[in-house]
Amino acid sequence: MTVAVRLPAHDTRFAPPPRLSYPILVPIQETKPVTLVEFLHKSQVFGVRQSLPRNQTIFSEGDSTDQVYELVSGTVRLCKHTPGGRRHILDFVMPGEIFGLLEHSEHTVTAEAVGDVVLISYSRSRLDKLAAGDPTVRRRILSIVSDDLLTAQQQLLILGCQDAREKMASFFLRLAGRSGLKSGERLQLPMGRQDIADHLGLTIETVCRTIRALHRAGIVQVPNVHELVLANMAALRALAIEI
Amino acid sequence: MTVAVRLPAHDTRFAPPPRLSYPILVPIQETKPVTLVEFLHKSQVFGVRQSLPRNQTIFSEGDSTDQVYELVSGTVRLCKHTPGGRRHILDFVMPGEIFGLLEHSEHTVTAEAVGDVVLISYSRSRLDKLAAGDPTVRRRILSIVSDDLLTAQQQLLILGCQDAREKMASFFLRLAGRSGLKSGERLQLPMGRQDIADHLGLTIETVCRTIRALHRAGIVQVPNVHELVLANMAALRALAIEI
DNA sequence: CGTGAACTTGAGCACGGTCAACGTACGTGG
DNA sequence: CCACGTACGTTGACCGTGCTCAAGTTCACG
Repeated sequence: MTVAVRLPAHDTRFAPPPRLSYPILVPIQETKPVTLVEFLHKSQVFGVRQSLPRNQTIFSEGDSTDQVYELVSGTVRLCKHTPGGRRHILDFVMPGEIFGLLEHSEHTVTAEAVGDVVLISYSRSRLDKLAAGDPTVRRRILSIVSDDLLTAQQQLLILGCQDAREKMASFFLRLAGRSGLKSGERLQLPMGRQDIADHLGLTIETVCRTIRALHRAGIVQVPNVHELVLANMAALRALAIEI
Repeated sequence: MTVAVRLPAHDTRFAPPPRLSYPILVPIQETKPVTLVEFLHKSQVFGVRQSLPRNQTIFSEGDSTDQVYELVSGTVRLCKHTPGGRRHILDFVMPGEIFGLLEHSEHTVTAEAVGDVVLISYSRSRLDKLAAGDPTVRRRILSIVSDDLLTAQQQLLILGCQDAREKMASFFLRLAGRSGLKSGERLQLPMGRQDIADHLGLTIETVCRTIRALHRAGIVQVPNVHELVLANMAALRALAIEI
């Protein structure tokens, strides 16, 4: 069994420098880093911690990919904007995940803070140096890009083959899975209805109506706009399984 | 300027072994390999050349990723099938391209021959050995996965934001771009109408009707089912640019 | 409280899907 | 070489999901 060694948020390795230097206690000292985030935390690649307000753009399509980001808290949306003003949200980033990691000189998506977020940015060139000397880091980087590809393929299937109800069910189930939702817990919906619509290729009205339909069918409860109770997971899965 | 060194199709390095051994003439002897295909051709990773008939499955979702493929001729479709019998075509592979390269132990898509195809399969583990000793090969692999991700993101935007006419315009322009179509030439459409429909999230009837609408608008001509003349590229671009 | 942004709900419509019939191309066997 | 059969493509008529437009409602915040 691997033990996740998530270092504390106020870690001395991040700017601004700490008031006091102190040794960091890690549960099992000899544990090898597993995720890329853990590699970054353990390595001498210094990250810059920053807080950003709601709707702040983190980077835009076309910006240089000289930074890689780790999301500490909050939610980030990755989107593409068209000349005509349409928008598509490719995916949402959740805490603990890396984003902005791409083998191109320019970003191909725009990253925006959904609500207030805290993130750590790392120098891409220093990450590349780390990767040059460590096959495991290289494998992690390739894994992240590969996973992103998989996610995109899954989403293509959803957009290409599913109707509104099925799309919403798939979306809720994926969110629940990613946030490690336990049965009975409320699913957090940090993003607004328009964001969900732009992610699923629907309109905001259809999103509202579909949530209501699922509610009237006893499949979900809606305690408030940003929370959801998945009352009937089996029914949700039956809708989404057409994936 | 880099010079593409594409070795002849009946190259001695591929099985079955040649009747005669002879030196391979390469235009500029000291040219460095550029694409991953060129690396594979130059390296000691032996490929197995094979011909497959129309509609043959090359690998299925869930199969082990122990082989990587180079398409020599013909067209391959990468698709996902759902339990309910729906199908989505994520992308088409064109000659000279690599497919089946994925940082997971199992394939996440199914690859099928659209028409008769010729391809070369390489051992994944031997490619990995090659990559372990050559940073450039590693960069090429990462580039391919990264490019696939980009393509998927572009397609997500198309599926999420475009209507039928815009989707068809985007599809034709992408095909034209990939096949290096020169103005005046006929665009080859090796795939059937149903394949196009399943790629764009439309029905076969809508594909037919949209082609006819584009034809009546003077934007395309349809000499036969598998060829297309892009008579008005500007109009096509105007439709697709809403990307 | 007042204001504005986000969300919800309804009425009507249109794009694209469904169903059905017909046309065309190609391959096989008489 | 033609006759037939099958797979694929085309076209039309109709219908339904989801979009548009418009009018409320709720909620957070000054």
